[in-house]
Amino acid sequence: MQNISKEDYLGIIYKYKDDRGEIKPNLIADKLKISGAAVTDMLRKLSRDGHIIYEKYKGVRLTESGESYAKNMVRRHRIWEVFLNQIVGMPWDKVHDEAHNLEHSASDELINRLEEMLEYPEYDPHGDPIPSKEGKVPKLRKHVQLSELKQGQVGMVIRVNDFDHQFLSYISQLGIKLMEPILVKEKRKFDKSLRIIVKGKPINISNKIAENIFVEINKN
Amino acid sequence: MQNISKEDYLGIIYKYKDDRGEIKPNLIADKLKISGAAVTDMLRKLSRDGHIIYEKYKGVRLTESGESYAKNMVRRHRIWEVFLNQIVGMPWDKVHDEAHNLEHSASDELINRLEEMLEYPEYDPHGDPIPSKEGKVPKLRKHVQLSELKQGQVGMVIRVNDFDHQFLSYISQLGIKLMEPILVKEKRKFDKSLRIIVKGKPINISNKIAENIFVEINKN
DNA sequence: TTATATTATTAGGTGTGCTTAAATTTAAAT
DNA sequence: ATTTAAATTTAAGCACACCTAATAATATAA
Repeated sequence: MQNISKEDYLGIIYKYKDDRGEIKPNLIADKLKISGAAVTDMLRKLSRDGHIIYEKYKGVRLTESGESYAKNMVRRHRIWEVFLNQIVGMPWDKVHDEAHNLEHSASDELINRLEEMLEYPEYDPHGDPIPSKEGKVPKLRKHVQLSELKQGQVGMVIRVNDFDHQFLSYISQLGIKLMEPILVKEKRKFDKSLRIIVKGKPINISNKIAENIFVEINKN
Repeated sequence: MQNISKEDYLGIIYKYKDDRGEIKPNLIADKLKISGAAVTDMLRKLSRDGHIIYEKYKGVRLTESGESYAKNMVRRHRIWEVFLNQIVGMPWDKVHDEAHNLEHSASDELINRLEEMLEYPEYDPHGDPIPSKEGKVPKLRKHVQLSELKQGQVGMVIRVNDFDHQFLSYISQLGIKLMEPILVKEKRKFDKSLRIIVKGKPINISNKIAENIFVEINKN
């Protein structure tokens, strides 16, 4: 394999597969911002190459080969993210796109060398786990969506979804970041929006925002 | 432009153009290890896009747009080389290939940030000059091929050609590196091979090797 | 359960970047 | 100056990764 596109497809399938390990073609098209027809095309090729199990009109799932390939892509991406954040000093809400440019390029040796330089990080700057060379994925601590917290509860941010650039930039501006404690001051029933306290300052956020921030619960 | 291949072509043209700024299609084909027909194809596209002046069966030269594009590619490549050598600790004879993987990926911002981290290096690990953001190219000190030295003369290595992997690996093994002084002990007329002293040790090298090592002359 | 909306696939087509083989132009050698 | 060799271009074709429009299958709702 030599192809950026195939690597992207496999990475997306890995990242967005459901609990049964399946993904719908449409979601792939969405994430890659391409037509459904292009996805059908590529699924046939990935299937031909033994990276996925695919029968038309049925769901798609990774084979063992596809899974280890995909996991390696995720690993590359996240190691670059840590590198950009820690070594280059790029803000954590900006590393995603740059890492995406880089993830297809470096040799495995360079990736391993960077990992060593970074002292084998287990999580990327958004709290997502980094698969090891051998394909082991660090466990995430028990966590819930911030939107699940009840009034008066405090949660510590341990992960945020990284698929929307604006979302990341927005919450970063609010002072939200990993390991930051958040107190839920008020929950409004009619639109499920929240009033939260971050670094002592009250902020209003929509339910949609809160759903994409994951916290470890600290009983108050 | 979004294309790796075009960037490669422009980089090659820039690096291998002759003193009149021209290059022959065949040399491009050689360097990129592709057929001549593919080169003709691409030359038409690069010409269409305004990056080169091209008339068939005539030489090829960069336009202003092509030149600045190409210079930027060379800049990217060499900054990655310095980074890999200085920050990652990769041996100077190994950085070329890895930098080639990376040169098409990073954003200009990242390249600039790396340059800053590296404190604005003027030369890459092979002694080649790094064009600045503005396109200024640092001058090389006056230098000659090692093969030009006379018996008894000493030269200090200030640049080596980086287009052959094995060549680099070989001279690196011999202890030859930038800023290393070399004494020419003996020159053999029949095959132009040289006996040189590097770090006090005598070594025999072919004329071909000596032609690709560039030194600044120190009268002995 | 049938109509409707959603999702997925096929058909046909495009630009890219390569290939080999044949034809053409230019350069070199007698 | 003519032949020969080398370099270059044309022709035809292929795999890739996408596209739009049309069709088919599946899921949802009346």
